[in-house]
Amino acid sequence: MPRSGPPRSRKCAAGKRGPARAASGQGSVCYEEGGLPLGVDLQGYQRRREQVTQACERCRRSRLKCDPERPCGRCVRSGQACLDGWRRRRQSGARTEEEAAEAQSCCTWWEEGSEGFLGSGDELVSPDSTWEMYLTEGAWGEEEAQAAVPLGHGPSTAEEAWERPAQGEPWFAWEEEGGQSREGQGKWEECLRD
DNA sequence: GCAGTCGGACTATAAACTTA
DNA sequence: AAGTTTATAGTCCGACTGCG
Ligand SMILES: [Zn+2]
Ligand SMILES: [Zn+2]
Repeated sequence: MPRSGPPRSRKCAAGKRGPARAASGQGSVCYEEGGLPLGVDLQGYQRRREQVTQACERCRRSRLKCDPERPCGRCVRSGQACLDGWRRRRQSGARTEEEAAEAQSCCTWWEEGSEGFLGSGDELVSPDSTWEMYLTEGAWGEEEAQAAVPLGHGPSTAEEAWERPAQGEPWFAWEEEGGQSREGQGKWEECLRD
């Protein structure tokens, strides 16, 4: 994907960014209010917020701090199931129209009832993707592509698709009868059960 | 109090780029 | 190839609201 346009939303209140961190400590730091002034030596700088590698579904949906234990403390306290959902990772799709067109010419089936095409790398892309969509969507690899839900095997209503309920979202999650939590790739509205 | 919601600040990480 | 910068996916703080 070409790098163009401004960063999506990394601004801190003052709209300023701190000094870039060196080597393996990439990124930069918002230095407003309790942060660091420009030019400060970052040796010994302490992160103000530690993150877990993956927050559980409940914590993620409520945007609250999770912990690495499973079940996590919050789910234990509330007596609810602690589930880790499917994560969309950064994409490495086609970078140009030509590249996408070439990729799109290589079609395959990965599951009965769900057609797709191979990307320029090993990624599989859902069949209804246009090349423009392919620039930002598509499974990372076969494993994620297997998560695609064929027509008629998804949630039965919009309410059931509790994750990413907006139409057109590239993935979703729902609960099957029996409480089993499932995630799917594609658009939930196209995978509705009868 | 406590739990749920949510805007947005903050962090982690892969891709893109640069340097040696 | 290794190091650095940048874009983006993801976490979760803190303010707010509603409930019992
Ligand atoms: Zn959690
Ligand atoms: Zn949990």
